[in-house]
Amino acid sequence: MAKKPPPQYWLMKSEPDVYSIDSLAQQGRGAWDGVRNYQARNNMRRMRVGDLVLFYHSSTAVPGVVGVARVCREAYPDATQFDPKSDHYDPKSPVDEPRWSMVDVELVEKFAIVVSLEQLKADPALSGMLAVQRGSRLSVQPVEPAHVRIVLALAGAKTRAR
DNA sequence: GCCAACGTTGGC
DNA sequence: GCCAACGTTGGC
Repeated sequence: MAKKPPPQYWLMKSEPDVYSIDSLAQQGRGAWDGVRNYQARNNMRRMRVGDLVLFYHSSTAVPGVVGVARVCREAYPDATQFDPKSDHYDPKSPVDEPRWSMVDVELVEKFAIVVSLEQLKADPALSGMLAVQRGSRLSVQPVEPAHVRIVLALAGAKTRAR
């Protein structure tokens, strides 16, 4: 029998005005649509069911990690790319080979506190984390298990990482 | 609202 | 393939 690969860890950014962790908490499960950056898309295509995601709020008063989600459906075509009424409509995307993908995630835990970007930047052990690096804009990025553990500890989270 | 740090587009 | 112009992200 094939050995199950260890879970991977990711960080996904969302503007809370558009889609917040509370939206996900209400729905329980949600489709992560609207990603229109190839690197971010490629990262989503590498996601596997069970991978954990740090949910990050961007473009808000206190940007930071607000909780944990889990991938519950692997990459499939993002329907909004074919919808002329959508903000994310992409008329150049071929219908027979959709350019943009999305995954589904489910809520694992909403933190009692926000682990702010400021906090992340202040921790020397997190200096290698993509999200804290200057000018980092990538909205879907991999996170090392060691960094995930630190973020979870800062949050006082119930969730554990490998 | 500003602007740095990108990523994308399109002329050549 | 180069690169200028333009668009977007996201902290501040």
